[in-house]
Amino acid sequence: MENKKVTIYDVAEEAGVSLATVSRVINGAQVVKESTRQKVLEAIDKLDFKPNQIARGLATSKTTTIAVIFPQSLFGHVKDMVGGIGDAGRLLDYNILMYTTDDIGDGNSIETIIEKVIKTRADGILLFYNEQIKEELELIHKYNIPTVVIGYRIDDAMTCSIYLDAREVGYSITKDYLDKGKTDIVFMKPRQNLVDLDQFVKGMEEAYKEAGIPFADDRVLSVSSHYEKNLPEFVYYFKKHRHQVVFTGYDKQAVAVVNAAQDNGIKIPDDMEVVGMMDTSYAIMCRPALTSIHLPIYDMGAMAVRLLTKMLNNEPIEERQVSVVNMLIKRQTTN
Amino acid sequence: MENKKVTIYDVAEEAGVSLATVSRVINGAQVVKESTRQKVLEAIDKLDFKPNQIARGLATSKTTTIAVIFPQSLFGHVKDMVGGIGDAGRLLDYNILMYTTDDIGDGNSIETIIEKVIKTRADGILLFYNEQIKEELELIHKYNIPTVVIGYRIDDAMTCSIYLDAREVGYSITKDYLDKGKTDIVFMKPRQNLVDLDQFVKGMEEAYKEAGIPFADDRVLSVSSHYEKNLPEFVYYFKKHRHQVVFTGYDKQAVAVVNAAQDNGIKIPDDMEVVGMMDTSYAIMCRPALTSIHLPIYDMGAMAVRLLTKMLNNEPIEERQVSVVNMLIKRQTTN
DNA sequence: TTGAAAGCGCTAACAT
DNA sequence: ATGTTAGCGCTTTCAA
Repeated sequence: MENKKVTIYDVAEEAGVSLATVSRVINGAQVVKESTRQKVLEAIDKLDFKPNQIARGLATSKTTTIAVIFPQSLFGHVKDMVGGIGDAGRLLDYNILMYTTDDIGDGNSIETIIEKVIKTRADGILLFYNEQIKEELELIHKYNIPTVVIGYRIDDAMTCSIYLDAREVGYSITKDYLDKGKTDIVFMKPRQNLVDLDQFVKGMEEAYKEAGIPFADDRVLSVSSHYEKNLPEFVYYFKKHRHQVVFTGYDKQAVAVVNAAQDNGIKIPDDMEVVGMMDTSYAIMCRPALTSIHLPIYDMGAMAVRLLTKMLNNEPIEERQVSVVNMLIKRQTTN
Repeated sequence: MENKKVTIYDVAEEAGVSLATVSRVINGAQVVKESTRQKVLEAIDKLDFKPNQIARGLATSKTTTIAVIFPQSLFGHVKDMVGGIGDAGRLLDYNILMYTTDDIGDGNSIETIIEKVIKTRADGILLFYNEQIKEELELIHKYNIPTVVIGYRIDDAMTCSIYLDAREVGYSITKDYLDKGKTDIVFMKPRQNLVDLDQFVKGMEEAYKEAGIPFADDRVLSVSSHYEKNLPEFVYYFKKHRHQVVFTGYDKQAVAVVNAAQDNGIKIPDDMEVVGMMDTSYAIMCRPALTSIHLPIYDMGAMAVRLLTKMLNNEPIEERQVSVVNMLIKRQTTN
């Protein structure tokens, strides 16, 4: 049971056939006679042969590998997506190469990362929306690598995308509140980008306009992405400000709003309603538990991989730009 | 600027040298004359040549790739580690192949996963402690692949490990409380395994024994890993039980304890102190903010990769089993 | 200091 | 249905 370096030659010899036949067997070619197939299979088993994917990659110019490039800053938001990506990769028999960006200021530019990806000859690339997405795509396009972007709608020939129609979400949730007569709504907008928060704002504006209410600039507050900063920020803010409803770009900010408001004696949800986004575990651990906009994060990861493999295999693709469903999960921070 | 398929031959031709020389240049061989080196570099630049890592891998039998196998159930705990792993991989110029296990009951057995890893010819493997770790290591050892285990001390020739000495932590934190006269301590133990919680219990026992206090079985409660389950579980529990101190195996459980205790009118920290583990963002978002045992998660990921690359390059390794430091971060759930 | 040529382990025509 | 052979794009002796 020496596992030194069993090659297709060894198997061929053991089975008394040529290496081509072995190759046919491991690739499931239909032409092989059943009896020889069995012989080969036995030899493979006996020698514990594992086909070298590197050699195969060189011969076929395909690596069955997908490169995923995460902005580390997004990692908290996308961790559940890793499950979907991993499961789909396993199911479809693709390997997932993981690259991260941010955080360390080393050779960390997108050029460097993409150069690495090119060198590995990954078949496809999975990208998350971020500030530099356009540059990234431009670089990638030079190499004609199929790409899927998560979190932002991209329309071009080499790219598919999976995204939330944030404008629609912003519009409808705002409209609901306006219809109920709650017109003092504020949006705490962190610098975050798995969801296009600018579009969300656009949607809010639209609803206001439709209701004939002017949409003042101070309905949108740019806030930190870090809870530690948010909390004091909001404690201060709610000393002077009151609102009927607060939307946030991410659950963490919603928790900070809840905690800060309570510190200022604001009763939630009676004095003020709070809506989070992404429906993370923070939502259920918060007291009162957060109402939050739920996205199918796991599925987005799985769908992205599936979509990418379709592109790689030239399978027909019905929808190149997939807008995912969302759902408002009502808990205790809203009425 | 056609990026069709530039190979080392094209570069050689462009530079007017042989492909061997080009190979020497891209591999930094010292023998090449500076003037030819420049010619080659220019040609590489002009043609935008990116060496094919697959071909190189075949020629050298090295892939500069590390396979990381995550149990998905651990993902919440290890997400920050992904940062460390990614950064270290980038710095050391290794690619990270990501495999996940769990969750879907498909071809998800460890054999299947490890077979995939073998086929990719990854140079090394990064593993997280889990219930099947021994079987996994046994399988891997057949192929002589250097491995690093995170979360559990493993002593064998092919394996290094990075772990928390949970026994010591359990001992010292328990002793501190016993010394202060707080002898009614309980441990909420989820099924979790980046930290060896059984060892933590051993440490607690030791401290009790040393203090001459019997350590009753009901000091350790096996609880769910899910907050949704924990909360009702604990709300019920604290209707009948009171303790001076509660340790937990993970911050989520600590949050559940805090919330459940407060529902039962138990004042924290005055009536009861609560200590979390892992010092996650849950700790700061909880009210009152959690005291928690902090581990250098990011560093553990980075160290693991560094350690693995040392093994791969036959660099000297001072410590094959690295015990990481920990720190009790005191917040508002303890006095 | 450079070039020629063999080989890494496989796939895919092309023959048979 | 099976075997032969020429690559895939690189590294690495061995010669020159």
